[in-house]
Amino acid sequence: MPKIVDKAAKREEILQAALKVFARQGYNYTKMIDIAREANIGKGTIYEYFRSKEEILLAAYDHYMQISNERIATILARPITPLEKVREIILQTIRIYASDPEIMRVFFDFWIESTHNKNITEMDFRKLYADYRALGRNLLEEAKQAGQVRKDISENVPSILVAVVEGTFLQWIIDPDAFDILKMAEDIVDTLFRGLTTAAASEA
Amino acid sequence: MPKIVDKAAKREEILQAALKVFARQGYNYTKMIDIAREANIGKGTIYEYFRSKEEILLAAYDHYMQISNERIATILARPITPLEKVREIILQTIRIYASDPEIMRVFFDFWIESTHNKNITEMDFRKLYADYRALGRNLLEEAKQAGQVRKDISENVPSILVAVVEGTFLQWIIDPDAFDILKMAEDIVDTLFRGLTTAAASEA
Amino acid sequence: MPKIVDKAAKREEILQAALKVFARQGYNYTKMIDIAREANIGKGTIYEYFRSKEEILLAAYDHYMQISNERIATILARPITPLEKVREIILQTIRIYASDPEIMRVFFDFWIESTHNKNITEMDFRKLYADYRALGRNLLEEAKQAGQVRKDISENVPSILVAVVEGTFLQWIIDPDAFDILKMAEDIVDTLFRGLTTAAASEA
Amino acid sequence: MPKIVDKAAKREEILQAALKVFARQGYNYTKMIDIAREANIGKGTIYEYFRSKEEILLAAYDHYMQISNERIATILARPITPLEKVREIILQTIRIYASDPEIMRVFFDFWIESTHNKNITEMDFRKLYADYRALGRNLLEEAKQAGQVRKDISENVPSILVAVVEGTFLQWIIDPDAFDILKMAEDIVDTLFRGLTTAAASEA
DNA sequence: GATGAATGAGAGTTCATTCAT
DNA sequence: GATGAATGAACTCTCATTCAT
Repeated sequence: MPKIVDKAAKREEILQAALKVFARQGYNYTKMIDIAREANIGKGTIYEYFRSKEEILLAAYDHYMQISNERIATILARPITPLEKVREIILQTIRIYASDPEIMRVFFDFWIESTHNKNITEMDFRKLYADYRALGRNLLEEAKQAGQVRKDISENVPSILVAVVEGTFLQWIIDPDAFDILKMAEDIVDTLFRGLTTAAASEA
Repeated sequence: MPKIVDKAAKREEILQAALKVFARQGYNYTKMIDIAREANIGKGTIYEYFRSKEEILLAAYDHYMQISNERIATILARPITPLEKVREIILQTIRIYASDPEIMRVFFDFWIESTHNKNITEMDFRKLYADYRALGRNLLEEAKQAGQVRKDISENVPSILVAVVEGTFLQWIIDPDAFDILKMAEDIVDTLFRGLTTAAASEA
Repeated sequence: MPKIVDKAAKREEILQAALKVFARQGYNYTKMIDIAREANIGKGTIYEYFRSKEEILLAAYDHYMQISNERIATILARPITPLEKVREIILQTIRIYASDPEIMRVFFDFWIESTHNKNITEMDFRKLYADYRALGRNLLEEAKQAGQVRKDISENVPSILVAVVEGTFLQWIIDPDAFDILKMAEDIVDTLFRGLTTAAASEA
Repeated sequence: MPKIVDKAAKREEILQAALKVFARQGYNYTKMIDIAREANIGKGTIYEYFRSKEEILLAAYDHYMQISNERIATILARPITPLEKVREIILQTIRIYASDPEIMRVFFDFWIESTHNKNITEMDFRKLYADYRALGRNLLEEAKQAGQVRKDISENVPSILVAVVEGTFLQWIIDPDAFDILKMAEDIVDTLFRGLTTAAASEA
C-alpha cells in the first residue's frame, strides 16, 4: 500500500510555509520554489495540494478570515455589554496579530492583490470592511439603547474604529518599534471611547 | 540640429501617465508598454527619462511626498493655533486625496513595494510615518502648552491620528461608496478631538 | 503469501485501457494517470507491467500487428485464387477496423510517433508498408501467371492498393459519416479491379 | 527612428523555420527554442510574430491551404476537359509536394493534432476532405455528361481518388525510396482511369 | 503486488531592458 | 531624441517516473 499521508495536514503545512515566505518577501516576489524550499519539499509537490499560486493566496486569506471570525464570535458570545464587546474586539484583534505578525504582514499584500487581480473575487476586502463596520454599527446601536454611548455620535464612528485598527497595523508592520502595540491597543480604546461614551460609561 | 525637448516636462508627462496606470493596474501589474501607451510614446522612450521601472516608482513617490510636504508646510505657516493646525492637516490631507484618488491608490501599492523591495531604500515609509507622528506630537505638545489639549492624553495619540487617516483611505479606496469621505474627515476630527481637547477647546 | 495475479492478463487489460485512451485523446495527450483511471488501477501499477509510456505504445503496435498478421495469414491459407486473396485482404482489412475503430484511430497516432521518436525503432512502418506491398506484388504476380490480371499493369499497383486502403481510413477516421465504409470497401475493389483484371476475371 | 522591419516577411521567415523543424521533429516534439534556433533568433522574438505555438500551427496550415487552393484554382481555370482537370489535380498535387516534402510531412502531423486538439477548430480536415471529394464529384459529373466517364461508376469514386493520393503520401513520407513518386502519380491516374473512363476516353 | 505521494527536468510564455536605426 | 524589434532570464505549471509503505 502506498505512503499514507494526511493530506489536510500537509496542505496546512505548505500553507504555513507559504505564509512565512509571503510575510518575508511579499506575495508577488514569492516564487513557488521559495515556498517549496521553506516547506522542504519539491516544487511539484505544492501542486499536489494547491492548484495554483493564486489558490494558496486564497487559502491563506481564508485562514486569516477563519481566525478573525472565530475570535470575534467568541467575544460576541461573552456575557458582556455591547460597549465592552467593541472594546474587546479592538483589543483582541490587535493582540492576536501582535503575537502573530506574519499573518498581518500578508494581510496588506492581499489587500493590494485583491485590488488589482480580477481572478480572486473570493478575496473580498470590500465585504470584509463592510462587515466590520456593520458589526460596529450594531454593537454601538445596542450600546446607545443601553445608554452606554452618547446618542449624537457620528454615523461614521464604525468606519473610524475600523480605520484606527487598520492604520495602527499599517504603521506597526512598517516599524514595529514605533510604539508598543499592546499599549497602543489600550490607548486607542481609551482615547476613542472618551469621546463616544456617556460620562458614566467612560468613567467605568 | 537636435530636437529641442523640455526634458523635465516630458519626464513629468511620463510620470503622470505612469501614475494613472499604477492607479488602474497596480505597480506590479503595470508593464512598461502600458505606461508608454498611456503617455503616447514608444516603449524605449521611457528609458530616456527613467533608468528603470523602479526609478519611476521612486519619482512617483517623490511626487507624492512633495505634494504632501508642501501642503503641510502651507498649513503650518498659517496664523492659527496648534490644535487648528492638527485639524487642518487632517481635513486637508483627506480632502486633497479625495479629489485626486489616483495618487492615494498608488500610495498603498508603494507601501507594499517598499516593504519587500530592498532596492528602493529611498522610499522610506518608516520615516514618513515617523515624521507624521513627530509633527503631531509637536503640535499637540504646543497645544497642551496653550491649554487646548488635556495634559493627560496618551503619548500614542499621534500614532492614532496617523492611523485613523491611513485607515480611512484604506477603506475608501477599496469601497468609495462606503462613506462620504468629506463628511468622514469632519467626523474624524470631531470624534477624536472630543476626547482630546479641553472642554473649552472642544466647544470652540 | 503473495497475491496470485495473472501477469499477462493484467498487462492485456492495461493495454486495452491504454488503447481506449489513446483512441480518445491521442498518444501525446494521453497521461499515465488517464490510462490508470481507465484501467481502474493506481498510476504506479502500470509500471509493474510496462517499463514506460513508450513500452505501452510498442505493445499496442504489436497488438495491432498480430491482429493484422493473423487475419492475413488466415486469408492466405484459404483455397481461393490469388486475385480473390487480394480482394479478401482489402475487404476484410477494412471490415475489421470498421468494426473496431479504436485501433485504427491509434494507428495514425503511432504512424506519426514512429516518424519522430527515435527510441522506437521496433515500430517500423517502413517495413510494414513494404511488407504489404510485397504481399500485393506476390499475389498479383501469381494472378498474372494464372491469367487473372493483365500483364501490363504498373509495378506500382501494390503501392496503389496500400494507398487506397490507408487513405480510406484517413478520411473515415476524421469523418465517419463521409461514406459507408463497408460499401466503400466493395467499391474500392470493384473500381480498382476493373482496371487491373483481364476481361474474363473482371466479369466474374 | 527604430529599426524598420518587414513584419510580414519576418513572420514568413519564422513560419518557414517552424515548418522545417516541424518536418524534422514533428509538431509535438518541436520546442519553441528549436524554432528560434532554426530561425536564428531569440526565443522571445517568436512571440513578436505569433501569439503561441498553436498559432504557428494554424499559420502553417493556412500556408498549406493557400498553396493547395491556388494550385487547384489554376488548374480549374485551364481550358481542358473535366476529366483532364481531375488528372491534372492528382498529378500536380503529387508533383508539388514531391518537390516540397517538408510541407507534406507536417500535413499528417497536423492531421493528428487536429484530431485531438480542441483549440484549433480552424484546422478542419473534415471540411478539407469533404471539399476535395465534392470537387471530384462535380468534375466527374461533368465528365459523365461529356461522355468521358462511364455512367455506372460508384458514388464513392471521389473518396477513392482522395484516398489514393493521401495514401501515396503516407507511404512516401515514411519511405521516400519505396517508389518513384512522379512515376507513381502517372500510374495512379492510368490505373484508376482505366476503370472509370469510357473506352474512347481511356484510349485517348 | 499495489499504490499514490513526491519529484525536478523541462515546457510555453512574459517582459524589463537594450540598442541599431 | 525616439523608437520598437530583439532578447533571454525567469516565471508558473505539467507529468513521466520513482519508491517508501
